Amino acid sequence: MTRPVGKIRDVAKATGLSIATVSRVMNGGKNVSPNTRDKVLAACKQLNYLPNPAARALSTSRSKTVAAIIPTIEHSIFAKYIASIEHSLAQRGYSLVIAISHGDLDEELAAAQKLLGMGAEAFILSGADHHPDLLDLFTQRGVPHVYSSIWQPASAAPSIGYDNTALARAAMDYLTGHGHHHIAVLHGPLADSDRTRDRQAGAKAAQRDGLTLDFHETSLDVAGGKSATRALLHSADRPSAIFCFSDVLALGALFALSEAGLRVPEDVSVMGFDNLDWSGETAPALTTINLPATRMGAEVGTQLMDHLDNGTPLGPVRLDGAIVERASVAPVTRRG
Amino acid sequence: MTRPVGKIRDVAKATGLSIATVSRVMNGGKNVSPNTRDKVLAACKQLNYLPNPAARALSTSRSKTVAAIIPTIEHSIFAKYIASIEHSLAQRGYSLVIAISHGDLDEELAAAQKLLGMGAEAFILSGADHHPDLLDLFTQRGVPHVYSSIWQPASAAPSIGYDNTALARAAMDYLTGHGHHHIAVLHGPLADSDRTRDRQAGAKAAQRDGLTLDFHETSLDVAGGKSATRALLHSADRPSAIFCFSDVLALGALFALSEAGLRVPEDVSVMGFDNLDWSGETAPALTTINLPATRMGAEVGTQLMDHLDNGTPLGPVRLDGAIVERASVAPVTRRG
DNA sequence: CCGATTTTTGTAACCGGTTACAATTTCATC
DNA sequence: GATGAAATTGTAACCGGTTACAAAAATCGG
Repeated sequence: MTRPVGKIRDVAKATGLSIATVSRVMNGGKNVSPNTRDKVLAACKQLNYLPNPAARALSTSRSKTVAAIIPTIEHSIFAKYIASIEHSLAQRGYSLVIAISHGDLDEELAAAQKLLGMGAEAFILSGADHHPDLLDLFTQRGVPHVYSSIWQPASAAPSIGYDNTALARAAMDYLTGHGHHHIAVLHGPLADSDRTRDRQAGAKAAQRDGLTLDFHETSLDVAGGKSATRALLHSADRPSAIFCFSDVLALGALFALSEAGLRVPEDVSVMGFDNLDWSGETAPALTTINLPATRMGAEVGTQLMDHLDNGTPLGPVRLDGAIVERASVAPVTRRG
Repeated sequence: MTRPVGKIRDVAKATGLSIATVSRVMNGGKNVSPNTRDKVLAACKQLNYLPNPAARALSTSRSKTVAAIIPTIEHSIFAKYIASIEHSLAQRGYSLVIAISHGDLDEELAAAQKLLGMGAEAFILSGADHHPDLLDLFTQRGVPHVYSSIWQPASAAPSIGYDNTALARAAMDYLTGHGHHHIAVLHGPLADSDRTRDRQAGAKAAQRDGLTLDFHETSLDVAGGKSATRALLHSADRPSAIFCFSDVLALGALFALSEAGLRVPEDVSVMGFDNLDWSGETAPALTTINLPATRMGAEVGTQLMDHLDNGTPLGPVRLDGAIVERASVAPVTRRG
């Protein structure tokens, strides 16, 4: 299929130089006379020569490929995050291979084996909760890896992310600070994600006398947020605020409320988590927690590349999230 | 960094067999006695041996990597599509490398060169509009590639996708069939996307006496849909329907309408394009056009792999889209 | 102008697999 | 048991680069 293409030998022949010299030119060209370099470069585009990456990888033992295994790429913060990693890696000639685990530890392990067998030099995982065999595999082969979207300084591998617990706690305090005494919390499957569990722990930490907290697990998509909200409106004792562990759920909540004829924030306040690109555009604009997805992608990328290129040790980094106040949360008013 | 790890020679030594035999076992193991196979497999996990992908790629001239260059991965149909390609490739041991072009032809060319230099064997592009040098590059090196998200049987490369023109036309007919005589059309930057231009052509084809069509270009995100809608509500002669070339824009339109106190579909009908996972959940549920993103990803993946593995020729495929009727479009009622 | 350095270039080994081809073993048949 | 075909295994060349080391050329100081 693939047409024969110029090899380094052809370039050497064309210039009358040795392959070693051509190789030097192709790699930064240190210790080559400018004259020679030009001649080689000319011949390269003449023959439109591109070094064979497999050959290069074989002799250098470097593939310049890093792998990310994420739960899902659809609807949510992950797309933004992946775009940022890709951008950061591309700047230094690295490429990103992704696999999707659907939040399943076994699938994640299988994906990692496949990616390793494909030459990935480093791994980006989500959260700190992984198959024990996966960690063994990495340890045995000395594969650098980081946990992301989480901050847990004591975890087995360096974590680069935000403090889900503290952020959820901050949101709860924000809500109670606005006088809310009955708050429903909507979240995705706890079993799938330690980030979700951390957020739940943070929310529970805000528990105190006179505060009613209802946790509702649902599917992590707009439909889940909508149906969970609909369900909770049927109960006699309606919460004054709904805190969603994802803006996607919050969007569903907004729709359910709208259909029920309830006004946000006058009748019910809604708070999200993620700050997706559209979160400021909803009606009303969503009060939520901004997650530094882009900075996180950049940090993960540069740490891994620095480590791979220069041996810089990997280390945990806590990135800040912050409440972004918009219009979907209001102080509670005494009804009746 | 990376710990030394078992090579094929070690496995050969451990089993007392030759490396050729070990290699055979690692590749399907045709023509190996079951006895031998077991011995080799045992030694492999003993030494936790994984074949070096670079070495394998070098000797077979196969990297089993395909590249996709997409305009964006954020908010929209692309995430779903990418997930589907990844899934389809993974099934047969292929991996997917992605690059993001931001809708820019030069960026796309640069990304392709990088990916080629990284061993990508085949390319998936979006639309049929590309840098001429890119096509030259592919032709010169005989790199298989397809255009996706588009259907254009006569294009330079096989196109695998849906007929944007016909689909937009169908939507217009649907709207006029519901009595709409004044329709605003919201779309993203025409310069960035031939899919958008095709849809516009389709919409224009529905033009006829007594039909007023206003086209509004805006940014391809919720904010764009919202601001464009807001702007068009200020004009004295308000359209009875808004047709958005993306559900993302439609979501923005819905929010703008809601803020303006207009009811959908009683006051204004809204129609989308894409059918994202949340499109049925909006309030009111969005009438839109379902795009076969998942099927398209699967088709693209299998065609490319069949071509790479068996030389099956690539060919254009038209996938069906369809209007999904929900609640955001209503027949126009004579006002006043 | 010569010897000592420094810079540029070349030679050849090596990275870790695959695979054509040859050699050996196994098995069935007579 | 001999014979030929089929199945299994081994030998060695090859994929296309990188790089240590040696050789050659250029530069420099006196």
